[in-house]
Amino acid sequence: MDSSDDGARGALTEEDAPSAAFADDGKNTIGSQLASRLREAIISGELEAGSKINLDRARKTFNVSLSPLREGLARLISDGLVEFQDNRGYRVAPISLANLEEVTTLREELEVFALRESIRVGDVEWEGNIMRALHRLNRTERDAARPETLEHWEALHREFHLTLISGCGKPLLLHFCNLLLNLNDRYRRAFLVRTSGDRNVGQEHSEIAQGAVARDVEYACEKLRQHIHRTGTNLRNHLATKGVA
Amino acid sequence: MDSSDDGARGALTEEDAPSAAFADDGKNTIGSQLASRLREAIISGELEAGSKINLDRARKTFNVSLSPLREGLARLISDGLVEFQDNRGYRVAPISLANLEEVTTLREELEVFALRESIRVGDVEWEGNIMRALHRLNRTERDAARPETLEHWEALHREFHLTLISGCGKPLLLHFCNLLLNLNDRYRRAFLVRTSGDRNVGQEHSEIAQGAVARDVEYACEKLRQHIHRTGTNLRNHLATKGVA
DNA sequence: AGTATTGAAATAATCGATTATTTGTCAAGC
DNA sequence: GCTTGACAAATAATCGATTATTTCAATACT
Repeated sequence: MDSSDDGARGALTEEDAPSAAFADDGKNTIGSQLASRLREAIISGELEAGSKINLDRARKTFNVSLSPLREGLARLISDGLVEFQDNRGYRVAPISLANLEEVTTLREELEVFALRESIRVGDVEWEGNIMRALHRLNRTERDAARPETLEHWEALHREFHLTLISGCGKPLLLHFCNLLLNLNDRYRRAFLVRTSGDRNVGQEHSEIAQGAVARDVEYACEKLRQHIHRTGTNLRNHLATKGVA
Repeated sequence: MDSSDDGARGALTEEDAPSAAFADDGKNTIGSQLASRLREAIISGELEAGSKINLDRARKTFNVSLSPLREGLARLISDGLVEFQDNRGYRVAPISLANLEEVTTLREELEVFALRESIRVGDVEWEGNIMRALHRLNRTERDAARPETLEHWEALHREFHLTLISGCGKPLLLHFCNLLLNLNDRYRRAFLVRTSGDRNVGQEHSEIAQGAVARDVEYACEKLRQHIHRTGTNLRNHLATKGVA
């Protein structure tokens, strides 16, 4: 199950990992590399939601054989980013208003639960990781003009949310949350160039983090829930504007 | 000491288990059929938890080529029944006390939430399906002496729990619950030959179903939560007895 | 006209063989 | 005696070719 959750991936991996003499653990096989590339391609919208994935074309595009291609695609199924049907191949998971709402609802349920558990059993290192992730996130500006900064911000944002709940000691729960975050990020990357004016997302993150390390369960959880909910509402509006059912 | 924990030293199923009609639609691919067979083999304990899956041996056992074998295994990863590591192959997901506890906890969270939603938005057909599933389950006896009745009961039991929450209208949530049920069933199949004397599981199921169709949210959800919790406690005791960490 | 049929093209699934990586063993060196 | 390194066996990953299935369009039929 965690084969797909190798922590840092995508844009994140290139950034750090300057030292590590044995850094090559995790992206060795062609199948794995393909999984990463495809994941990024789907989340970023490069591969259109709902579109069919032609194996032959993909094979040529990526210069690989069928076996690793199928291998990579199979992993994205676990991530909920690809759908599959016998004898009918693969397609990029479609997006919809209903799906966005479900993702948001489940994030409110699961991420908040995971945060509650993290506050209950997380150790000091967990606290430290939160503060670091928060700092790195708040120090990074999203500049819509330069896509690479967007990507970077997304990576840090994702990292922050995962770190928040990383202390819960429940691998399965983390897997679910990771998956939901994947799905959610796709909507944001597609529709949210900037946050609506009435929000200060940076402050929202800070409040959640403060509450977490202060072990104030109710405060932190409520702030997180609101944060997720607002993001959902925001995305829903954008989605509706674009005319997606 | 009584149960059949002979492990079967890598003896994967030779011939088709002469069990129920698995004929299915003949339009399935080899990969799909393998996924089904392997899933059953893992949940039933035929393939020992934590054991390595040797591709070459499995290939010979099932008389198939590598491609569909990998295909099938890849699907079981989504189900949380198989783990994978680059260049190091596949292994049956291990079981542990911690995992059982997490599965139980998450079932309490997710299944109960899904039931709540189902009661809120489920239609009359959903109600009907529950009553049918309940009836079929209660009409079936578990006879420890005959394994095929166990298998049948397991299928109906699973069907009942899935039907209960099938009205929620949240595909992702159902996917998670389905996955948790898979993991949970593995523990029951392995350790629970009979329920402890102080429980009347049949009545528990009936109460949950009654509450659901009566749209009594609090009653039904609380009964379900207790049902899941009791099962978890029960399994934990059996697991501890067997000396699993 | 509309529906059913058929066969070729497109696409997916599978196979057998080959290549790459890991694991286990044993001897050389310290 | 213990570690290190080289080699061989075991195992996993990948490839190119072949087989099976679906799609689609042209044709025949009612």
